Amino acid sequence: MELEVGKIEKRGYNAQDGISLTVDVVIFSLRPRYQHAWEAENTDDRANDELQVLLVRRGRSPYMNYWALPGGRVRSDESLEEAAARQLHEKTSVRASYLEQLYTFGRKERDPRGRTVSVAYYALVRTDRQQVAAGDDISEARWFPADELPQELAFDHADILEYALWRLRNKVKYANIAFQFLPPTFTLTQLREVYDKIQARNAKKEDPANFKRKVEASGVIVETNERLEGGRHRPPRLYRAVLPATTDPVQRGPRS
Amino acid sequence: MELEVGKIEKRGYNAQDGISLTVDVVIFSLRPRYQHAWEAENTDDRANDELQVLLVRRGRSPYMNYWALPGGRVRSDESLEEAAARQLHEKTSVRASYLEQLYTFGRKERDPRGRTVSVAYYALVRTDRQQVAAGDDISEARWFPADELPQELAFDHADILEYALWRLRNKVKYANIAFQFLPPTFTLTQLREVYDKIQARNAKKEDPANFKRKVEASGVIVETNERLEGGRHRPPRLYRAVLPATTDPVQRGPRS
DNA sequence: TTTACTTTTTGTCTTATTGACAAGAACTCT
DNA sequence: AGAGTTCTTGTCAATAAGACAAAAAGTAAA
Repeated sequence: MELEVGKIEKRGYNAQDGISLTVDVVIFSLRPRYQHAWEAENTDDRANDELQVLLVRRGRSPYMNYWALPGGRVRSDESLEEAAARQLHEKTSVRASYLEQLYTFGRKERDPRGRTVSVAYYALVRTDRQQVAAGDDISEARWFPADELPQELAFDHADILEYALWRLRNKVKYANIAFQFLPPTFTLTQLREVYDKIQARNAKKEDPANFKRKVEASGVIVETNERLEGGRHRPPRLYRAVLPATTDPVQRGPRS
Repeated sequence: MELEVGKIEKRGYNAQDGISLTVDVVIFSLRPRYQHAWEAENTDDRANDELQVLLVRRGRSPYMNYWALPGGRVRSDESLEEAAARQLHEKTSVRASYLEQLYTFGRKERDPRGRTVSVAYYALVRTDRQQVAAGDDISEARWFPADELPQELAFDHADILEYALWRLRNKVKYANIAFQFLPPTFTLTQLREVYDKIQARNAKKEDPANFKRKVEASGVIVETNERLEGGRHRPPRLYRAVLPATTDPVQRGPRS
């Protein structure tokens, strides 16, 4: 049952009564560990890639100078998903290849300024070489390795981040989202390394032989006739992802 | 990043700008198919039980006389989970044995009266014999079999219900929530029938022998020394659920 | 051209999990 | 005591996952 307009008008609708609605986005990317300026040019070497998360440093109280997730208010003329995509685009100037709602956080005391409920999303983006712009309320933006996050984050963002990481690592095992980090065609070794890098660093790595059979049997990829050129050794076959046929109603249905 | 108070005051915070926040709760129970008044007394016969959902009939426009999920506005002094529990208690006068956040629905046009975002929960409750009370905005409340829901529901509640059913049916396969429908001690046959009844009616039933081994090996239940008295045949052993040790951060962590 | 080397791909074996189905054990009721 | 029903154990086949070896296919250097 929805809000009754009559009641609102009677009670008055002011800041004391209202609940602010925001989105926060956990932006994941596979990026090289140490990226220096002189090697920023398109080295297609993905060996140093690791799972990283984009955080912004707050320029205002509360939690001044704390690292936080990118996010902001939901405008009344945009859907939740549009709000999340907007936050993502403002911060990274790339489109997400994958965007999924995570959870809605609504503890009473989560924002000292007043009642705020945040719908959290997580996004997978392909590596971008662009620099992130800072605004008046953000003094800095930085990618952090998923294994080396700041000790303390603003608000309850540590909880959000922990959950996003847990969800991503679980979901990659049974759903077909790993290729969202890769170009349209890719080799099995690339895909396997994405799997490995999403898991914790000390997790056991996938066996190349078993991985090939498993992912081919699942039908999520289809082989092409091309092979990767220019390698130093036996050229591997290139594969293409087939659009995932999920049974999850909120993933396939009309966005909500 | 959270709402900045300064901006609010500058822009003004009125009904046009604000977004209303509601919760809607999908309340599941295992109830007898046709419950007549003269057999409402405590027959412990669960043979006729089936999965049902509580819906309320709207007494107001929009969607007057449509069936809808119980729900309402989130008050600013309660968390999301508290709001969901309150809705549940107001409608059923029972406590949920299980309550989990489902998804947040925020399509722009989902409420014709204005921008409304709804955090959906689903709840599992043990069968209650109590009658549900109607209010001024609700003309009626009724339990519907999960397989025979009304064709059209108010707002986007059909989407919410479809997703809740999908999630419940999936989750019961790998998580340990089926016993939430049962008393503290129960037999394996009772637990197995809960599994069967949660799945669609034409789904294949669990094999008693395999079910016993599977659930015992998973360690989610522990056997007691008691047996069920008063049966007509060989008395089965009673089991007790062991508290689920989930790895899901939002299920074990501090409620958000 | 041959050799060394690396990576991809195939092969084989073991182990664990699941499902189908039969049969025994335990209790109640007649 | 015997019939009937339910609970419980046993067995076997099918499938999936994991460990490990080895062959195949290319590059680079001698």
